[in-house]
Amino acid sequence: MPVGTVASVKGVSQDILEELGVQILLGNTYHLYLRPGIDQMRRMGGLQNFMAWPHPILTDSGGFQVFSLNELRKVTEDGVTFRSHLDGSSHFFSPESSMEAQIGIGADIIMAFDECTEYPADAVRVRKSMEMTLRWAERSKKYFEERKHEVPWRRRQSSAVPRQVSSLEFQASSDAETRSQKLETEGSPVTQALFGIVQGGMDKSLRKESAERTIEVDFAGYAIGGLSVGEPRALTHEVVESTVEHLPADKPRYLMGVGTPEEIVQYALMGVDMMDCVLPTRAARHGLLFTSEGKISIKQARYASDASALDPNCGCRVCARYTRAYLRHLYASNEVLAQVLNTVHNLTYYLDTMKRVRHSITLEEGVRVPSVGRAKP
RNA sequence: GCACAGGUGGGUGAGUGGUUAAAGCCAACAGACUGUAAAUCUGUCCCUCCUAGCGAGGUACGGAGGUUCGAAUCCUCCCCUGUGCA
Repeated sequence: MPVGTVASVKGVSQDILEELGVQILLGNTYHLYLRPGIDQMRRMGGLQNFMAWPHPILTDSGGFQVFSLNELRKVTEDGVTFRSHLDGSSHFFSPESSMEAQIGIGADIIMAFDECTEYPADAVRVRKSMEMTLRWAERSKKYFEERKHEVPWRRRQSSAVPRQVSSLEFQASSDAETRSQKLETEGSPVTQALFGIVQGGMDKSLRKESAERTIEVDFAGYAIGGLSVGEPRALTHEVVESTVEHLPADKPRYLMGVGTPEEIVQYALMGVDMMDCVLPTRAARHGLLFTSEGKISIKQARYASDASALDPNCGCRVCARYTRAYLRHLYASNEVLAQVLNTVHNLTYYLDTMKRVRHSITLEEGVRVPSVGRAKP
């Protein structure tokens, strides 16, 4: 899932995202709540209509933002008081108000309000934090069940340019695709699914307990949160691997906030179904490009006269048309086009990586093939 | 020719007697980036040497000379640039 925090995937338009075959975007409750505001969101017919993205969207609950705003927040059992990074004004989020906001935003998938435990944290702290997230999960679920019918939006019909169906999984599921496009044309009602979030720090037994107790609350899908918060990469892998196995395989398993192309393949092989990460888009804007031949820092002087394609094995419009020398020039010149092209490429690379993973899984009829990720990247 | 103003490291531009190899910004070069307070942040950025240190030498604020324990900073002459007046 490309990340479009403020109702925009930085650097690229919705047309391009459709062309790339993006299936779902991530938006952010905290940011949209502050600007343009939930009332505005409702007036605009929900986020999909507002941002002209007639496809799935997932919103994060604001739990992580509150975590990353650590100097501007105060956490209590009831919820979190925090200050806006925009103007310093004071606000309050609770499981209930986060649900309220996410229902107002109207995304297809919304997240329970959790506390992302910081790293490092001692055992007592992790336990307390995990317990609170569990209580917040119940409150999120309760409020959601009482109020979910309040999402009144019908998704606007699909954009004029038909979505390309060239990618592997679209061919594989053309029936479902046709059906969903038909629905979109007619304006499909938005129904929301609520996902729970597993916490528990880096402690495997706490992760197990958190998973089991979150499952008891009963959500439509389950996320692994609280990772990629500064811990060593190897530890992330260990915790993911040991947590995934406690989550039901017949529901989406969503690992929040990771990773590099190599890592997302590994996580997929562990059984993770969904991931989101700012890395492809942010790195793109900072001149770091992911290719089949490894990372390329396009700002480097060595590419000044490099007439080759960014990635000879990539079929994206950027690699098909422009040289590394030109991309470097655009970056050095601070041109907006540099951000656009770099983002298009990185997203393509990520999406293609996942397409190959899905294709491999399809071929094996659900049997996981550990060799998938090792051939490439 | 006269009168003002001014010449500082790749650029711009602070600094007007001593912790100044010389602020800041830009450029250049390298690194970071993982549920986005991020078109951001960090480092390097005169030369040489080593035991690699807030180390040792050297060179440096238009040029030459001078004053001083000490000069980018003060004095003298010269060169150059801008503006105004002849």
